[in-house]
Order: sequence, then structure tokens, then C-alpha cells
Amino acid sequence: AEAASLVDGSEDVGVFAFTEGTGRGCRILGLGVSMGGKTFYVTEPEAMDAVASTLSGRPISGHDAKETELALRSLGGGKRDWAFSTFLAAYLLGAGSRDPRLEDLAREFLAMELVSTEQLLGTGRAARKPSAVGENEAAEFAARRAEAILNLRPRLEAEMRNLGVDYLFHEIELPLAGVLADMESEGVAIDVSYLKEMQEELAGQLAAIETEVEEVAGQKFNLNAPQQLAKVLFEDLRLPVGKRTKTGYSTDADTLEALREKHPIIGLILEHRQLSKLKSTYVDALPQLVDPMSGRVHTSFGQASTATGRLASSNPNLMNIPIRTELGQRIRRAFKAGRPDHVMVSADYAQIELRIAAHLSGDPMLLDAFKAGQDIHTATAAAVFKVPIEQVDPSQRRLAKIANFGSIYGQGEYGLSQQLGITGDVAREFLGQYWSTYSKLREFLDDLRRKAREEGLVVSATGRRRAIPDLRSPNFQLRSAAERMAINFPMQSLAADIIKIAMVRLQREIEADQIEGRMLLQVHDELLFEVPRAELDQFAEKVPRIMTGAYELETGIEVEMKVGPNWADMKKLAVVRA
DNA sequence: ATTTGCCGCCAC
DNA sequence: AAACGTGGCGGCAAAT
Ligand SMILES: Nc1nc2c(ncn2[C@H]2C[C@H](O)[C@@H](COP(=O)(O)OP(=O)(O)OP(=O)(O)O)O2)c(=O)[nH]1
Ligand SMILES: [Mn+2]
Ligand SMILES: [Mn+2]
Repeated sequence: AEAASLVDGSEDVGVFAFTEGTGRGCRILGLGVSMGGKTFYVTEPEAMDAVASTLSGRPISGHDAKETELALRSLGGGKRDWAFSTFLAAYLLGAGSRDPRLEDLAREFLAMELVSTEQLLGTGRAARKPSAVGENEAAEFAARRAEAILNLRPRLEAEMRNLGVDYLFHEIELPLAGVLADMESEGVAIDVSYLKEMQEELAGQLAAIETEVEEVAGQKFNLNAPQQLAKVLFEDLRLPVGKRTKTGYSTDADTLEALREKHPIIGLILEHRQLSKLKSTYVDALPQLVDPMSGRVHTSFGQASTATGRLASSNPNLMNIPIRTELGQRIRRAFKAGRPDHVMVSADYAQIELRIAAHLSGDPMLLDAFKAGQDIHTATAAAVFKVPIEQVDPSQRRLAKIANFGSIYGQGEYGLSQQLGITGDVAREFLGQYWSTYSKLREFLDDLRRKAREEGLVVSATGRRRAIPDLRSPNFQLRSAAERMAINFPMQSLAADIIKIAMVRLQREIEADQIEGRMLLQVHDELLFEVPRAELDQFAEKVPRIMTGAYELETGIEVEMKVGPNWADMKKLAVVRA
């Protein structure tokens, strides 16, 4: 009660949660709170609860809003609105800076030296856990941070208005933080016993391949060690050397594929590569990341982890769950509707960055194609592989997708020929045709490049910024790389904002409707939901309506809706256009 | 025994 | 001649 009385009043409140661990699993050790002239630090559970519940009604300011929100939610007391986040403001202002640190902001904008987290906890042998930090030291640490947050707010707000990122901040990033906290808390169900079975199966297959390789090679070595593998292949077996890496001979999949006919060991190695990659990264790792409390896996979404405004996902990364191969699909099948009588619903934007490229460039050929309802990826596949549109298979469309984006974003003849397994001549022919067909797109990208070079910076349609210093580098290689980043930015970045807008609106509507279905994951241009069967119709209407309505593109926007018992076996529900 | 750089590869 | 972009992560080998 006494602690709660400390936060009465209506001014802005700066909050810093001192925690052990991160995200929803963190343990909150203390709470630094700053408001008006006073700053305090509480550690008693009752006092923290009291402060948290007093704060739950009012907008507060913090550094990483999503992380602080999760810490406060762990105390109970429900959700709250956020007034400000120094982390998100700095991300937008820093034009692509990643995971901005409070101590850097305090130094730059307040000329204030904060004790860094590294200084507080030490490194290497001297490292200690947050819980091992003395209470006085922790209090000082958290209180200073809460103060810094409060004092940074007006400075960063002014700066955001100057640079025109205030719309992004207030309408997208700040409300999105709460949405991401919700999604992380929901988690997603995986079938652990199914994955454990697969673990056994793969272990057996890998062992069998290893035995065979030993026979064929006449020696035992670690197949997972590229260095050892290179020695066996290129020295002992004297296979022709292909690509080189910084440190020796390359043994990547393309290099090996070219040697497939030269020696029976190659096929075995490629098979081993695929199995061991999928086993170690997914089959072994995912069951270990199931939260025993919820029985689900909870990713962490990085809200300031990319240069373009995309989200990132880690611990585990659920944005790179396999889909391409048979085995990959079996892994994806483990992601299932975990609640009784629920189904998975997915919604993916169709050809999203191509639409954006058409919209931004005004290219008449692309615009007309979209207006006619064409699928450009499929059309490209038909052209490249010389098959009728109806006979394009998923793997061909996938390659054509890479060819389309590769071409737009600066891929050369050589790269394209490698990607598609075609000759350099055919690749040159393709690119020539591509750029003469989409000549206005080419002009747009040329202009973009020119302008980027002049300004050292690119700005998206929503005002998102990316600084690329190497645009002015005298080094041709660095400058060229910078130009390709600049050319990619407007499309990737607007796509990221469109789905973010949709997520904020969707979560508001789901909450307002008081329905049970939940948004679980975002995968760049896809949203995954877990929905009671009884709400399927409702979601099949709501989700594409909001996703297609999030932004106006001249091409229109299409969303492909799917439903199924798991993330692999989904059947098409509808394609919705707006 | 933990960090770091590198290689290689999964996804969008 | 090369020169699609955005990420995260596992394993190895060399660094303390
Ligand atoms: N530069 C680049 N961008 C990619 C690549 N793959 C995917 N993207 C970007 C552009 C895509 O529009 C966006 C979403 O990926 P999707 O796999 O959903 O493809 P897209 O929406 O284009 O086609 P779709 O109709 O959904 O199959 O991610 C790639 O290989 N290179
Ligand atoms: Mn898509
Ligand atoms: Mn997608």
C-alpha cells in the first residue's frame, strides 16, 4: 500500500525492471520507478505487485517495452498501455541500428554515464548472475535507468518528429510491442513424442551413412567438420577442387552437387548433411525448448533486430521452420493446434514484395499483370522452365520466386545461372528480357540507387529509414553491396510495416470481440493462428479483411488463407483480394 | 570450460 | 569476374 502510494499522481512514469533471464520466463528482482522528482526501487514481492497493479491502468515509459511488459505481467495485474519506449524510439531514429542500448542513449542525449549491464554483471570468469548483485548496487542501477528513461523521452520525441518517424512509433511499433508480448506468451504447441521418434529414426540413418562413408573413404572422420571433409575429398580422394573459402576448400552443397557423379561418397555426404542439419537444428532442439508450465514453445520476437523493420525470432527461431523437403515437412508437422477442438489457420500475402515493387515504381507491365490476377512467380517459372502455366510445380515456382527477387535486388548473370541451374547465356537472356519488360521498374531502381548514393540513406513509404554509410565508400565492392541493400530496403521494409499494421489492428479486434482464437506467430508476410473450430468462419473473414486493408497498393493486395490440424497439412480456404 | 570466427544452411 | 536482400543457429576449431 505504501509502495503503491508512491506512484499516485498523473505524471509520466519511467520504469525499469531488473530481471534474471529474459522474456516471459524472467524472474523480476526489482523495479526501478521514476516520476516527477522522485525515483525509487522496490524488491519486496508485495511492493512490486502493488506497484505493478497501480501501473497497470496507466501509460508508462520504459526502455524495451515488450520485455518490460512481460516482466510486469509476470507479477500479475494484466496488460497496460505504453506511453513511450526509448528502445523503439532509438531503433527508428538510428535508422537501422540494432538493439539500441540505454547507456548509449543516455550518453548521447543526456551526457549521462549509466553503468552498463556488462559492467554490472562482469564478463567471462568474473561474470555473476543478476541475483548475485547486491541490493544497493541493483537499486542504483535500476533507479538510474528509470530516470534516464524519463529524461530521454522529450528528447527522443522531438527527434522523432524532426525525422518523421513519429507515425511509425505511435501507430505501429509501440502498440506492436504489446501484441508481440501476447504472442510470445501464447506460444505454440509442438508434438514432442512425434519429434522424439523422429530423433531415433534420424540417429539410425545418420549412423548408417557414417558407416558407409567410412567404408567408401577408407577412413573414419567427422562428417560435420568441413575442414576434415575437405581434406578427405580434395587431398586423399583427389577430387577436383571447386570453390574456395577464406580458410580453404569449400564443401558447400553446390560444390558437392557438382561432384556427385565423380564419387559415390558425395551422395552420402549430401544426404548426411541434410539429415544432420534438420536433426540438430530442429528435431533435437525444439523438444528441449518446450516450457514445462505451458507445454508449448515460446519464441522471442526481436523488435529492433533488423535493418529493414522486419521482425526476427529467436530461442527458438520459428521463422525458419523447414518446409521445402519431405523431411522438412515432417518437422513442420510437429507444430500443431494444441488446444482441444482448435485448428491452425495461416494467412500469407501473395507475392508481397513484387506488388510493392509494382506499386512504388508504377511499372505498367507489372501493374497490369497484377490487375489481371496473374501470379508472376508462376509466370516466371513457366518461362524459365518452358512449361505451361498449369504445369508449374511448387519447386519450380519456388525457384522462380528466388529468380524474381534475385533479379530485382541486383543478382548478376552468374548468380542467377547458379540458382536456377542454367547456363550463363540463358541467364543473360533472362535478365535482358526481364529488364526490357519491366523497364519502368528498372528506372525506378536506378533512381533509387542514385538518390541513395547522394544521401547515404534510404527512406521507405512509411518513413522508416536506413543509413548505409558504405554508399559513399570509394571501395567498389563495398559500395555495390551498399547499393543492393538500398535497393532492397523500400520493398522489404514496406512489407514489414504492412503486416505490422495488420497485426496491431487484428489483435485489437480479437480482443474487442472477446473471442478465443489467438495469433501465435508472424513469419515476415504470414500470420499463424490457433482457432476454435467454432470460430473458423469468423477468422476466415476477419484476418484477410484486416490484412488486405492494412495498406493501399495500386496492385491490390491478396492473402492466401489456409487451415489444418498442423502447420504442414494445410488446405486452402480462400484467396482474398482487396 | 566458455568465447569467437567461420562455414554452412534453414526460412522469408 | 563478381555482385539478390533480411535474419538465427549448429558444429567445429582455435582462441582464452
Ligand atoms: N530478396 C529476397 N527476398 C525474398 C526471398 N524469399 C522471400 N523473400 C521476401 C520477398 C517475398 O515477397 C517475401 C515473402 O516471402 P514468400 O515466400 O511469402 O513469397 P511471396 O509472398 O513473394 O510469394 P507467395 O505468393 O507467398 O508464394 O519475402 C529471396 O529469396 N530473396
Ligand atoms: Mn507470401
Ligand atoms: Mn510467406
